[in-house]
Amino acid sequence: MINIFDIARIAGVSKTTVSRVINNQPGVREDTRIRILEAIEKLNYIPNQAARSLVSRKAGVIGVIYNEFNTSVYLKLANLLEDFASRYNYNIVFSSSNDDFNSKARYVQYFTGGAADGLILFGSDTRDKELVQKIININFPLVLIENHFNDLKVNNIIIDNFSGAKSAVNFLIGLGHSKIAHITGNLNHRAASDRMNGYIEAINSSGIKYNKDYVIYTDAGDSSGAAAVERLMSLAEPPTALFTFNDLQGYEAVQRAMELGVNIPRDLSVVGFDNIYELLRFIPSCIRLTSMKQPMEKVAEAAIKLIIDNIDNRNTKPRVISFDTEIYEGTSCIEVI
Amino acid sequence: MINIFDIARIAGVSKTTVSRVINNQPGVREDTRIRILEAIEKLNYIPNQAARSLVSRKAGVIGVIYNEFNTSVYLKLANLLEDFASRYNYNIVFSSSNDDFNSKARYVQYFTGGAADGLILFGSDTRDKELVQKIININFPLVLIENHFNDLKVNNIIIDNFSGAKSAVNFLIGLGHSKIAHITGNLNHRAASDRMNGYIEAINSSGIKYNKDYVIYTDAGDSSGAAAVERLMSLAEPPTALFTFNDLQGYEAVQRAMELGVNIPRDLSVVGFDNIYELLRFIPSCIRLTSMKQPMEKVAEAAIKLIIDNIDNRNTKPRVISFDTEIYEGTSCIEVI
DNA sequence: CTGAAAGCGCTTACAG
DNA sequence: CTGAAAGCGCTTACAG
Repeated sequence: MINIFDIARIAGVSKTTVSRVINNQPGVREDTRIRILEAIEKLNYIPNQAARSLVSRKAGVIGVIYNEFNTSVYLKLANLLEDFASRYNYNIVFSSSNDDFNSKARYVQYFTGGAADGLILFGSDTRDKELVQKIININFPLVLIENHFNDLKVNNIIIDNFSGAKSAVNFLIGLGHSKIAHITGNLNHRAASDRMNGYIEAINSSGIKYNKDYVIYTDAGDSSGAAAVERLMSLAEPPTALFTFNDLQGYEAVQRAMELGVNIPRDLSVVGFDNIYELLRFIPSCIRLTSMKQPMEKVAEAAIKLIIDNIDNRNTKPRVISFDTEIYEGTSCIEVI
Repeated sequence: MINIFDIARIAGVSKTTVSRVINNQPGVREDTRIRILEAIEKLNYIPNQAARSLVSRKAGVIGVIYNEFNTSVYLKLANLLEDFASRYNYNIVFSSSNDDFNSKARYVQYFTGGAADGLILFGSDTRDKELVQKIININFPLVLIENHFNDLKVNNIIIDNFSGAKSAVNFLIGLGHSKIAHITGNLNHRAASDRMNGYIEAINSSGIKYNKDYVIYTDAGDSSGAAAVERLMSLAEPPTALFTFNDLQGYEAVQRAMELGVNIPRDLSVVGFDNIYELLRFIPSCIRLTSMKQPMEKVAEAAIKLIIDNIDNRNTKPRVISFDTEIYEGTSCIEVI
C-alpha cells in the first residue's frame, strides 16, 4: 500500500509537508505543492483513514442508525441529512440494525469506537434505552430522532405527535363529524400513545362524548388497519370519520372499507399521519389520504446542527426540539351531511 | 478517553492480554478474562476503531454507495445486504451521493482510504467510469451492482434486462397482442437500452411488424410515462398493449390512460419492470401492475459473496454475474379479444 | 498463560 | 517555507 512516506520520497520532501498538502494547509511553496500533488496522482495515493482518525481524533463522519430501511417518508430524511451534513463538510453513513438488537449494539460500538464523531439514532424503539444510556455514559455526541426516553437527558428531535393528532381530529370535527374513531399504533411506542392522547384530548375538549368502541387498539402491524376498520364498520352505529395512527393503516383501512362497500369519503372520512402520499403520487390510487405531514427538512437540519454542536463541544446541554406537523388535504375527507 | 492501557492497569495485566480478551482470542486464564471484562464494563471502555483498523489493516466493514435513497425496490436490497453481511461478521454502512459526483468521489475516497475493506457501488451512472477505473487501479475490492462498463474488468452483478424485456413482451404476444408499444428510459443508461433492445428482439422474432410510432423515447423522468401514453393513445391506431421501462412509468401511464377514458386492461394491457408492487400493496390502487421482478435476495447474496471473496483475495479474477427476472402477474393485462 | 517491544500511517507541536 | 520527533491506541510476532 502506498503511504505518505512513499509520496514524500518521490516528491523529495518530508512527510510533514505532504501532510500539509493533503490537508490543504497553507504555508507550502506552490511548486512544492504541485510536485507533491503530481506524486499523489501518479501513485494513486489515498491517505489512510484509520491513521488520520487515530491521530487527529476525529473521523469527519456522522453515523446514523436506522431500525430498518423501509419505504417511508423517513427515507427522504436520509437524503436530507446527507445534504445538510455535506454543507458542514461531514460525511454521513447509514446503517440498519434490521430490527435486531445485537446488530444495533454492534453498530453503536462501531460508531462510538471512533468510526464516527457523532451518532444519530433514528426511530422509536423502547429497547434502545440501555444502549442510549451507555452512549451518554461515555459522553459521546448523540442525537435521537423520533425516539424519546423521559428519564434520559439527551439531544432529542421529536415530532409533536400529540398536537398533530389533536389537529387531525379537530379537522374532522370542523367538518361536522362527531362519530370519530381512532386506530392506535403500538402503545409501547411513544409516538402511538401521544397520537392516541391527542385524539382523546380533541374529542374531550370539543364536548363530543368519548366512545370507547371507537378506539381500536393495534400494534400497527401488517393488516392492522384492515382488521380494525372491519370491526368499526360492523358496529351498530359505525363512525363517520376515522383517524389512524399512520398512513399505512389509513390506506389499508380505506382499501378494506371500500371492499366492504363503504364509500370513501362519503360514508367515512379518513385522516392518517406521516403523509406518505408524495412518495406514491405516481400510483393510480382512487384516494389521496388526508394526513399530518412532518417537516422533514427542518428535522434534518436540526439534527445535523445539534450533532455538530455536540461534536464541537461535548459539554453542551442536551436539547429537546419539537416540531409541529401540518395537515395535507387529500381526497379522503368530506363534510358530514 | 479510556484506552486499552487504562484497562490493563485496572485489571493488573498487560495490554497484550487485554487485546486478547477484546478479540475473543484463546489462551487467557478464565479469572484473568473475567477481571478484564469487569474493568471494561466498569470504565465503559470501547476499543478505538481507528487504531484497530490501522494495525490490523482491516476495518470489518463493507461500504455501499447509492446514488440516492429512494422509494424503490432497491431499498429492500439494502436490508438484504445487511442481512448477508452480518452472517459473515461484517458491518455494512451505506452512503448516498445524492446524485452529486463530488460527493460520490468523497465517499469513494473515504471507503477506499481504509474506512471499509471493500466497496459496493450500486446503481447505474455513466459518470462513474473514471472513479471505477481509479478504484481498479489501486486494486481495492469492488463490486458493481446494476451498473456496467464494457471495457472495465470488475466484479459485476447485473440483471438481464434484455431477456427480461423480451419475456415481458413475449408475455403480451402470448395474450394475442400485436400492437405493442414501448416507453423507453434514458438510453444513456445501459438498463434502458437493454430493455428497449429486448422489446425489439421480441417483436422481430415473433413476426410482428415493427412500428416506430409505438416506441416513445423518454428520459424516465417524472411524468414521462404520462406524456408518452398520451401520445400513444392519440395515434390513429393506438396500441393494445404497452411495455414500459419501469413501474413508475407504468403506473403513471395507467393513471393517465384511465384519465383519458382508456379502460385498463380492456383497452390497454400494461407490463412494467421492477415490480415495485409489493412495496405498495397497502395502497388502494385500482390496478396491480404486471411487471418483471428482480431477484433481490440473490443479488444481495451474490454481491456479499463476491466482495468478501475479493477482500480475502485481492487477486481474484473479476466476475460478472447475471440474474434473470421473472414475471409478476398483476391485473393490468388481459387477452386480446 | 502472559508481557515487552515494534510498528501500523498519519498529524501535531516545535524548531529552524 | 520545511523537517525531525513524538505519539495517537491498538495488534502482532516473539520470547518466556
